Amino acid sequence: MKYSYKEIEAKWRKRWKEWKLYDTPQTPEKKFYQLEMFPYLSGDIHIGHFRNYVIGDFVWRYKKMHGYDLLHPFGYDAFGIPAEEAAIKRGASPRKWTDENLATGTQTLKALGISYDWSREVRTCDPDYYKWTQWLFIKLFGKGLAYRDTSLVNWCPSCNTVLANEQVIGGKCWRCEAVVEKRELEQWFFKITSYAQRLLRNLDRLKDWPEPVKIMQRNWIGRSEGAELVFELKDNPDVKLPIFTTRPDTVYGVTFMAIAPEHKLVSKLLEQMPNKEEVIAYRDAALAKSEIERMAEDREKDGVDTGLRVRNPFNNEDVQLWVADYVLASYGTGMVMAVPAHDQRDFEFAKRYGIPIKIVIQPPDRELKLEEMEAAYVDPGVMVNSGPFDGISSVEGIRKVAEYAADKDFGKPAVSYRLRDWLISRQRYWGAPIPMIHCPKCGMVPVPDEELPVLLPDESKVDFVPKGRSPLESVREFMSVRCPKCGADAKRDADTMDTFVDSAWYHLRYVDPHNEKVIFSKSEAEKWLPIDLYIGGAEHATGHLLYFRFMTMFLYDLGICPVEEPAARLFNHGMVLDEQGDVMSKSKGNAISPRELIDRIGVDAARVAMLFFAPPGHEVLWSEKGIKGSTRFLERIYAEAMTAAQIEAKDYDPAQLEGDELAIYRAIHKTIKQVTDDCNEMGYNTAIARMMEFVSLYANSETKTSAVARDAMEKLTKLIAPFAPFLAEELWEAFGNKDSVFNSQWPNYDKGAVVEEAVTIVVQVNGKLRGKLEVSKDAPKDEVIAAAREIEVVKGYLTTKPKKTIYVPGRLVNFVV
RNA sequence: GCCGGGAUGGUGAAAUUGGCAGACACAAGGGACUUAAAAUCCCUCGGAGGAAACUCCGUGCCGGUUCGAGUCCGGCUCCCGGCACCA
Repeated sequence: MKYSYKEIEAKWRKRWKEWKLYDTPQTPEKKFYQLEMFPYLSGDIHIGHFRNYVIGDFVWRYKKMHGYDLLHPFGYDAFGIPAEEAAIKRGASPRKWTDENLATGTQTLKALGISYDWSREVRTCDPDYYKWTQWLFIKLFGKGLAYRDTSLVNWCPSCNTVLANEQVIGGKCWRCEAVVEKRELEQWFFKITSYAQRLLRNLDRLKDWPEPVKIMQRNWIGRSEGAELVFELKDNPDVKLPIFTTRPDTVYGVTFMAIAPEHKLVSKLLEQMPNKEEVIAYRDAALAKSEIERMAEDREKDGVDTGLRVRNPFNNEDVQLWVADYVLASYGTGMVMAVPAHDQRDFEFAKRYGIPIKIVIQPPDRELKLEEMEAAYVDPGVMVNSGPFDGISSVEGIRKVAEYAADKDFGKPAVSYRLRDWLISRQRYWGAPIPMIHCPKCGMVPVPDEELPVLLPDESKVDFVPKGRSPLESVREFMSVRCPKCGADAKRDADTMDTFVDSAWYHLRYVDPHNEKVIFSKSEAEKWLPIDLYIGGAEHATGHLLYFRFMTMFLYDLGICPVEEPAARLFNHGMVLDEQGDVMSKSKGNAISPRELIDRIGVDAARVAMLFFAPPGHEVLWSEKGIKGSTRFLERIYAEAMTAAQIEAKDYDPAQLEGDELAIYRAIHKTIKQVTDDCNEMGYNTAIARMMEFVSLYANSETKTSAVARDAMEKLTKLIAPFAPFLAEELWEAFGNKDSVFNSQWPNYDKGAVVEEAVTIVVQVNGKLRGKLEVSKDAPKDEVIAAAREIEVVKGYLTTKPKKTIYVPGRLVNFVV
């Protein structure tokens, strides 16, 4: 009998559709929300997507056979720059280009038979969807969490748009890898920092998230505890210089202050600076440098003295105020108190410019001497030269100094985060327009809810070529609008939103994707949330996965979303690489197209190969040769199962079985146990190995004509179903079943059949293997040891009485001589 | 520099958490079938020695704990990711 995957796959694709197998139940009793990260397509889906969706599809099928009611939706992240780039390069329309890609992708996914409920599909570029993205913006604005501010922002000179902090990877643009510049621009931000503490704290509750992702998020949020201390300008005490430090205990060691060159105060104080000219020159030079240049590791720190003096409120000492670009404008207050003795950066700076160094912490075990210091002493110790704090441990001092400052009204304990607010406006066309109106009288006014969505103007009217300002700005009929408040002539906001805003809430829309009245109904959300298993690549750890937690939390606070955290469990699958271990990509020409695989080897063989090559969390080296093994395996199953299906089904008594029949019976039950255990742990590669072993054993047994054999192969059909669904349905039908195999129950195993009655005991002498012993599973200890002693090889070593005999029941005997 | 993860045959990987290292595959070699090839089936397959029985060595390196270590502890090396002047 020939296994013809093409016919079988076509047949079951059609049947599943007729059966509406993937429809989402309306009233789930045992709910499971399975979600894979939706894709951004700039062509067909690729092999990496295929892996992600096969894992998700496996979970759907496996859970389905365990009686779960599943939500398994799909959609597309469809706004974004590549669509515009295609438009510019080929004159295609961004929407048409996008639609074509999505049509291709959808066709492939349907051919693959992935278990998506397509009736719930969402596309972020559809007005029905981005209407709610805009609505969300307005809600955030209403709560003061969307704000506009002028600041130094990341600018990609190649994409001609600003970028969020999370989109700058090592100083380069995440998309095009151009070196990112800094520009002072007025932009829209989401105040994700006001959720920093919750985003951090909740990580402890996410028990089923991978630890590395949580660690990355913790580091990204970067909470530091310390104090804010307020210094004053010596000649003008009204000018306050607040700083953040994690080491208030070192405040008596301050010998200078440093401020970031781009800090607003630098320009403000310029007129008062004795060294005004040098400061201007230094500032302008610093601003001209790229982030990469400024942060180069081997670069010597430099700066310029302003000539101004700053008073330390603790000891009333006056120190120099320097402008130095090792100080970050965007962290803390943009200025630092410099303690060269106890901070390595300050130490290097002070050494270079001959600024005094003052020791205020002494190590517990030795005495620091100024002339011997080659690096800052940063560890804890005892406070010295610190006025009332002398003799206190530095650890205690951190708290005491902060409290003292609070008491005297020149500081307070403070917490600072590394996380920056999320810059979400983009100077590009293909995104959701920011639903705000700039009125000369009323200022910024949100578009009223009933006027949403603010539609993207027709692309025929837009010149997409990026010029550093939003293309929408030149579309007059889009821009000019009446103020909803006062009716005056006003202008729309011309920017569009970062696509990460679109993808920060799509998981919520899936629960109620066609609702026209609200973003999603609470009752639907309560049915399905949270996501039970979210599968995607680890590269989203500090981008999407942070944003989607933030947005879920925000909607929870609004009382719309029933859960504070979006996903109960997160799973990161590994990448798919070619046989040499290189990343597959179109440009390298080493990419494998899923569509081509469907054609050449069939969906089932491709799935089994993908799941067999490596555990899902590992990277996979896609092996064209390795595919053979899975094809052979499926052909063998097909041949054996089709033959077994001809046997008449009959009840049998397992207790009466013997010989080959008993062997098959025991083997299939053992296989059920192992495959089930492996699948529960996502050990798909070993689950397949266990089934391969069973098939070998089965194929080699003499009697394959009994009801036992038939029953075993029918059970194997269920085991293989989540791996090779098309094949399984075909076999399931051959066994005389009328309904889908996925509506059948996952098999249970006979516990009695799984226990081996004979076990192999390993016999060791001094921990080295010297022999083996077959004994009954409940042979008494003495008997086993006696038998072990009788093994010829072992005898040779036991010339004297063993010092000690280790006995592990069912495992081993170890004689120590 | 800091924080993660990893290193097991020619290759992808297994190893019930301290108990037979290399399951299951791929590749390779040999054989059967065939006019021939493909497909299929069978055998060998970590290294060294040995006709064989069997022995020695072997999970990145060095040391330790233990009757027994791929697994635990201490110290390294290399690879891969993340962060990177965060005061």
